[in-house]
Amino acid sequence: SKSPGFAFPDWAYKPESSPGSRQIQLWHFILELLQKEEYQGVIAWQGDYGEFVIKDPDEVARLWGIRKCKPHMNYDKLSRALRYYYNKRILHKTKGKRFTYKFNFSKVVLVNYPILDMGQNYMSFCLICIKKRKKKYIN
DNA sequence: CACGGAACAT
DNA sequence: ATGTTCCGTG
Repeated sequence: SKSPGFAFPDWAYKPESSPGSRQIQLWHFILELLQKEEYQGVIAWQGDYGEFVIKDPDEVARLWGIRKCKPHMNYDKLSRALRYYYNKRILHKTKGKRFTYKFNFSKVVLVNYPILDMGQNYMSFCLICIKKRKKKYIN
């Protein structure tokens, strides 16, 4: 397979070996749910590009808790972790919209590739790339 | 709800 | 470092 020759956000390149990345990252888990149609009643892309709504906060927290073996996880705690992403420029809050956040895909793209148009394909392209990298580390 | 400080865990 | 837990503030 050929390399896309495309710069993804820094946070999309956290190698398995890097400390603090041995466990699954929350942003990765969020993308994982977003990717699966069976969770569209729980969390889904909605509104602007990169924007998603947590339709069932309790359920997302429950699933995250299962993944991390934290049975007492809840939305209060999960959302605190999401808020730490603001300064890291991974996410930001869509103000005024309840349970709505937005991935900072676009900004990174525009900074690194001013010419590149922001097609709808970028999101799926990014997800595919993350997937590929994941496989690479597993093998 | 949403925010962010602080202490703590891994 | 990346969260988890707890909590005061608006």
